[in-house]
Amino acid sequence: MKNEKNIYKTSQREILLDFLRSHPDEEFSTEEITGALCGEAIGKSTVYRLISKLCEDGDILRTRGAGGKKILYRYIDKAHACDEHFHLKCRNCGKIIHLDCKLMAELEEHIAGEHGFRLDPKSTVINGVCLECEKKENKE
Amino acid sequence: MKNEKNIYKTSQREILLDFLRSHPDEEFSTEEITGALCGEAIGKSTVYRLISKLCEDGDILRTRGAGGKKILYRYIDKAHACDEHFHLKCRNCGKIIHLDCKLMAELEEHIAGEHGFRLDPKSTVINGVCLECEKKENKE
DNA sequence: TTGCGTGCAAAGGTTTTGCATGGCA
DNA sequence: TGCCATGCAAAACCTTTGCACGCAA
Repeated sequence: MKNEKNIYKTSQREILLDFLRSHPDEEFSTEEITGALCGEAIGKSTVYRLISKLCEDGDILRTRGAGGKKILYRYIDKAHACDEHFHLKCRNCGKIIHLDCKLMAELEEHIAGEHGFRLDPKSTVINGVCLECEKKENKE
Repeated sequence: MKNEKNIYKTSQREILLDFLRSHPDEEFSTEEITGALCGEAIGKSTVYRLISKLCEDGDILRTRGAGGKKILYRYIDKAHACDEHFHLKCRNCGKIIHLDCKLMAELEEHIAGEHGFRLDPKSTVINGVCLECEKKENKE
């Protein structure tokens, strides 16, 4: 049973969504979002209220930054089933890799069957380092 | 090259570590920690400073709570190689499952080889629902 | 017209910081 | 003794809230 709320299509809502949509695999802090959008088009409290609502509605994802301290937001591309596969995030360059791989489906089954746990890709971001960054790290 | 800091063994540091160690798979907010320890033994700012340092040193892990908003801390049991396997966290009951499974090693290889990405279990918590909670959810 | 959405400013709560003191090594 | 750690209180910061007005449906 979902909350049947009327969602009004306001300019502020569209501006925020456009901003996030136009940077597909990037993650932003509230600071960055308000910095980019406030002052001209949207008030700060509106940004906070919109973010909050978009998270609830599953339009954007709340993650945490490298150190784990900052809270970041990223657009979820429902058309590409981003809520069905895992995302790998490079702790160095921030790149997001969409792990759309049949091995993961097997893993999910295995974990459900053997470990008694149903994975939730939608709310999980797996951390690590991409190979390019790893090479760089080793050279230094 | 690591920061060579002298770490002093103070009573406050021990009290905080003991508190976290004695609740192995539980996660605490700063609020809960200060609530449990401050007033008697440790000052608030000391708790914040200790937490911050312990995170840097890899003694505790910073995660995020259910909604993704609250920041939580959990002790990392180095003796049990908790930084080498993934942790599954039930979004309903909060239970942590230590995923010490050889299939994960294979998965790590696969992802490194095929997807160009080295996973970092230490800083990753995989979300989902444990089967007990899933059953409960379905009954309701 | 209805009632959700917005903006401003104020309130609220959490985390950080400055500084003098305390305590480990 | 030399330095790091601690505690208090103040400052800084970020987020939420109240209220009146605006605007989508």
